[in-house]
Amino acid sequence: MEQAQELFKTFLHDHGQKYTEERRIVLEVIESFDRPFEAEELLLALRRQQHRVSKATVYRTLKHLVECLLVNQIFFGTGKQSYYDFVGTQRGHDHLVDVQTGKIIPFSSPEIAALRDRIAREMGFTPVAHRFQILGKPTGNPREAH
Amino acid sequence: MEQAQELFKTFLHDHGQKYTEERRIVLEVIESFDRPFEAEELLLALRRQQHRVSKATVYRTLKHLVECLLVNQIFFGTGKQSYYDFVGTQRGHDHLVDVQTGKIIPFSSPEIAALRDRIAREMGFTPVAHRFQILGKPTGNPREAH
DNA sequence: CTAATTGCAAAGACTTTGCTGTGCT
DNA sequence: AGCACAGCAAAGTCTTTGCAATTAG
Repeated sequence: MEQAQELFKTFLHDHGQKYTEERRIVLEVIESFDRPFEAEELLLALRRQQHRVSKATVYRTLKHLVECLLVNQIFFGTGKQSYYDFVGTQRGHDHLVDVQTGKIIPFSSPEIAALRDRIAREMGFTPVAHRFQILGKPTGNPREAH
Repeated sequence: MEQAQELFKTFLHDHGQKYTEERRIVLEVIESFDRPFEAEELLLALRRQQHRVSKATVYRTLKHLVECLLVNQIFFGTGKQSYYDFVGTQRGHDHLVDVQTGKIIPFSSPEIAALRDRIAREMGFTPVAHRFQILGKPTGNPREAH
């Protein structure tokens, strides 16, 4: 069994909850995403793969995954829905948001992580996660359309 | 007239929009907040000061303020609503979120701003704003309640 | 003057919840 | 048996929008 599944199973068990087939499938599909996704995308991906998991279960499972830190819940403000980001992947989990198109570009910055740890410690906290977004416009396009 | 009001007025004018009394009042009240606030809080503060501004106008005005970068819209995920942060204040605009209580503590980090500028440039973007949140739990309270 | 704005209530988008029947353990 | 679950549809929360009257420039 993969590491993320193991972690999830243990987390659920420790909280008196069950590692059900639906939850396993949801995490499995999430692991296949290579960028932040919306709840609706996840639901569609499940359906495409012939898995019958209800919307309610998807939302409930996402909540559990966020709690156990396997998934980071992010709000970009490009719509009103949440995005979810599977933390197990190798790619970056910080994001640049193109304010002109709403496109989200993940990147990685070890400096951010180091800064996060230092700042949290200085403020008397133990860091659990962070969210870092840069809003920007493509250089060379400095003019705004009125 | 204060600087923020000037900026707002100019922004509105440049976009063929009007600097109305309602918009002036909304910005005025926003300037009095010393931490991120919700739309509802703003509405209540307006009412408390005997100002009759509708909810629709509050939301519409917030949207304009966000567009002209006087206000940063932030999503903490502690509820499903947006928070708004007036950028004109001196205090920090990065935030530490206590995951145990949901409390939001602003802080300031020049390094984050520098990092933001460098990363955006390297990726071919001009930074417009950023959002940085650290989720953490108070040190010395490492144990989670089950 | 006349396009932009306001307030209100209704509509909308996304998420959560109550309930009923199932399934682990 | 006994608690946790899944699915469904209804309810909820926050935000946006249509419309008629009003106002800034």
